[in-house]
Amino acid sequence: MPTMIKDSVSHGDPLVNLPGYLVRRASVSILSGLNSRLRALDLRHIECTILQLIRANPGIRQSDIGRLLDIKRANVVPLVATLEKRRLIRRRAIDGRSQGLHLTHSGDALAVRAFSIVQTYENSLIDGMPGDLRAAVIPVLTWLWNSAEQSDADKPTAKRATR
Amino acid sequence: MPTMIKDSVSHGDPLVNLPGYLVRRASVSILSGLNSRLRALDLRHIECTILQLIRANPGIRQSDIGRLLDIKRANVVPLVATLEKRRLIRRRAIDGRSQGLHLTHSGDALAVRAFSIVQTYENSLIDGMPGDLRAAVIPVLTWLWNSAEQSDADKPTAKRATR
DNA sequence: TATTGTTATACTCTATAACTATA
DNA sequence: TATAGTTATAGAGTATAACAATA
Repeated sequence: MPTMIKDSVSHGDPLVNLPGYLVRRASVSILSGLNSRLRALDLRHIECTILQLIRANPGIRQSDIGRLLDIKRANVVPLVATLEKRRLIRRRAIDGRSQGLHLTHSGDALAVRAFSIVQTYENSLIDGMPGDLRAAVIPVLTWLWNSAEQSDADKPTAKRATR
Repeated sequence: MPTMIKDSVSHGDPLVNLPGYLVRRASVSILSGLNSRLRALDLRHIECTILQLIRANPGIRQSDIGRLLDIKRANVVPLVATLEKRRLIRRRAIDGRSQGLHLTHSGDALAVRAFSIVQTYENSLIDGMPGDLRAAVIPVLTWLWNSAEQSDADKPTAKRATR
């Protein structure tokens, strides 16, 4: 009976050198920190993202948001409904079936405050990072994202990409 | 992902230059692709990770797994139970309250096959990436992860880190 | 026919709280 | 008292399927 007690085994994570694994671990931590900070505005990260999206694209439709963020449009419904209930956004009919989304005054103000929080947080993530590494951050992440999207698009059968 | 509305509005994502946002988007895509591939072995990414962890650390306890992966030990219970039911792992008592986890023969074989899939996938993510960028992948991701963990630890009240 | 918005439902991952039995 | 394993429950986030109204 190979007794294993705390210090008899060095419990290490054998995956810490895999990019995809690191991305996932980083993502969870980063998201957690962001949500903590956005809680001051009673916003979740996804709600904040939608506000920024509408701010940058006044008149955007729910279905556009779903496509841009890779969220099924069925899941956008409750998000937009919540923001509308809080009078942060409002809908204007585009035609009989489409509704353009717009920020209200208070919605715009909140979006600005939220984006400020986001930027401060984002900056904190790369604060102190050596310049050569910092220059690689966006290119590396964009590359990884695109690679995953592409390789996923290749997949024929399996339960296809999600979000 | 350029979505267009009647050419009147160019719907763009205003966040695509933010590291944290990119990490999240990349993470979702990468995870989706990995889960697609692991489905051939009837494994989810988290189950695969646990197999690798046990393989690298025979005798590891559930609570250790939780700490290493930042998963609450309550959530490790059903994962380990499933793997045990499939005879991929087994438990050996360490003492009256602790159980060391070990791979069975079939569990080890499956872990090896799974890791092969993981490595192939991970390689595909950085395939074709320019050398200077590739060299930055692990350092950048590790930095971002550490930054988030740290800034999260600073946070006093809010709903603390998760996974 | 395809798209938009919607409802309903289910599954994964994670959190919290509480219990037990041990150390 | 603290730890290990467990149960129960809740809340995000996402998926699928189906529907009505409209383009």
